[in-house]
Amino acid sequence: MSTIKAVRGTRDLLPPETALWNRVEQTARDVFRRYNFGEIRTPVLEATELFARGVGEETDIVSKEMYTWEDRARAASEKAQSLTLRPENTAGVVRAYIEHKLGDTGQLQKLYYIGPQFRRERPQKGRYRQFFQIGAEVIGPSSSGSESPLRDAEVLEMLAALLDALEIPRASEANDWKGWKLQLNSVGSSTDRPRYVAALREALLPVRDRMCPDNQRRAETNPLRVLDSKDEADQEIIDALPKIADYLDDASKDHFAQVLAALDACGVPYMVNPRLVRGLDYYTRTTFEFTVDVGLGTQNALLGGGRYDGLSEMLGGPRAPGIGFAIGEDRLVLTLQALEEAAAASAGEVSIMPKLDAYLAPLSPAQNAAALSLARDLRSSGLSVEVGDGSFRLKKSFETADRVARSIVILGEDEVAQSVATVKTFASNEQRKVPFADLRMALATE
RNA sequence: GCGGCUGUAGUUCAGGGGUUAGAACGCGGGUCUGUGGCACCCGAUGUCGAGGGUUCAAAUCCCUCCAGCCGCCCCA
Repeated sequence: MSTIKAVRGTRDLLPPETALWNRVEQTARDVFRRYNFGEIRTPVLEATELFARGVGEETDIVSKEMYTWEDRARAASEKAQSLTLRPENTAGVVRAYIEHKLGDTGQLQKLYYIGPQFRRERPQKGRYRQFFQIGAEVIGPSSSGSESPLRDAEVLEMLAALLDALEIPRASEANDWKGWKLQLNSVGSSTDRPRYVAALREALLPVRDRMCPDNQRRAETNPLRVLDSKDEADQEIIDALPKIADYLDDASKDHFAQVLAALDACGVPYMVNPRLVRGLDYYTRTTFEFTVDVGLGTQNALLGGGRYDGLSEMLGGPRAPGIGFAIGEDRLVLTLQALEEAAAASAGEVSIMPKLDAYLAPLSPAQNAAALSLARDLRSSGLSVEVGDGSFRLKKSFETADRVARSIVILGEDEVAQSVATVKTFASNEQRKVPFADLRMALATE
């Protein structure tokens, strides 16, 4: 009989790797707290319509990557509903914003989320069918300042702070540009963009036949994507295409200039990339992407985001400009692991796991009960403790203890009878007798 | 969705038609009766990814499927 395996593109995260995931999430929560963000948790399941309208019917994500099915009606009076496993979380957050009338509070909403997302793509390193995103959104009525370029700059500065806190270096000459890089662009308002796309389509018409097959297809289906084509031969043609910057209205231009000025003031390094385009329809004005060249191979986009000033209205809500981002948590972890590996290789050391405070070693099964009872006391006082088994030889207990703990507590017949344990601390190699009552102090201070 | 590479002990990998499938690390035991890190000795590792085919004989050759990785596409 064949065994059942995790489905394609999904994976189990096991210790000790999960400790790194927890560290990443803890660091993110701490940074978000300092910037006044609160956590939001939205359902994994949403109405298909949400993504069709928010992300865009024509995008790859919606047109061919979603897990969608007809959920059967429970009663004759109820209609079957098309449901989808969320492929991203921004649409869900904005849906919740509208549903709970958060705009009526008049307050700026600063929300963050951490959770699984689903896209049915071909799996690869850094690209999974169930993957995790850490994201945040700033949204509210215009009167709350949600449209201010200060919000854009604050979000970008917060991301730089998060990556700094995780000790991912900034790309520089010193580290061979193996760090994070911020690229940003303005794709214009909801009126600028259609004008630009129309101009782009027109400009592509006469030159289309001279480009590679991929770009010919893009020129047809998604002209913006031609801009970030890597095809060498087509670069000259692409350089000559109209620039989005020339189609921005004055308000958008001024907004972008103010974002850049604020970033300069905060010392956040960036590169303006006029060709940066995003794959989701809801983006307007400021868009950005952080890339990193370690550990990710070809999937080097660590996080992406931007403004979505018209999204709430597209979902039938009030006008509620916003800006947000999503970090690929899987990719972030992959990056940290690659950096850790590189550091360990250059230091010639393996990274050390945090050790338990004590390992209790009963010498025979007769001491098992006493050992577990003592472990209970120590654990309840906050110490981390592992308990062996009386069937283990002392030699094995020592080997195990040395691997996982800072001290070994030996419990033989005499020790249990007198309530005095034999304690040996590995670092100092010092052994002594400690009354049970003093064990907590002895183990904690060492 | 397209193209390429790879699937062998828990892990990292060798073996590339021939009878009993290997190494290292790890694991269990011993030298060493309540004292580890070192050393030496012994031991167990397994549906050779799954299914089918060719052959006297398949881990090895062929086909199909599954999975991972690399590139494309796309994106976080």
